[in-house]
Amino acid sequence: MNYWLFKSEPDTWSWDQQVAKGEIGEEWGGVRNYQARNFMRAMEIGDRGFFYHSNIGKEVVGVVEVCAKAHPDSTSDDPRWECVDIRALTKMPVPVTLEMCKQDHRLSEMVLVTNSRLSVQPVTPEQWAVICELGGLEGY
DNA sequence: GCCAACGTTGGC
DNA sequence: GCCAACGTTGGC
Repeated sequence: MNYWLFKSEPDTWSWDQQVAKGEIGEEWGGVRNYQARNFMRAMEIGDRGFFYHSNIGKEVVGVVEVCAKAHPDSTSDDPRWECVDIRALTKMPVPVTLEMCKQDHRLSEMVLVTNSRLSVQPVTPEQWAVICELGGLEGY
């Protein structure tokens, strides 16, 4: 299983909206960046991801699961753009802020810290474990 | 609201 | 294929 991080401005699409979609989930449409798209193409059903609120909050607020492999993005007419579907699994008992990530030396290589602009990014198993620990989350 | 970092576009 | 111009993202 691989780990990822999905960024969204809560003004546009928030964790609460994601949770409201339930087990069906929702397509992660609207991504217009090749790097981010390529990561989505690499995703498998069952892969886990962090749901991160950019701009407002600037924190990891929950854990999601990939529930549909990459398919054409319904928000675009251009077949170049594809996206996966994700569904909410659980919220973080303690939101993990960007500040906390920056202060933890174990996360110094994390893409969230090194490239703040990439909206879909890979997370290593080690980084995954650290953030779960910081967020008080067990079993994910 | 500002601006640095980054990605994309398009003229040459 | 280079690179200047432009647009967007997102932290501060």
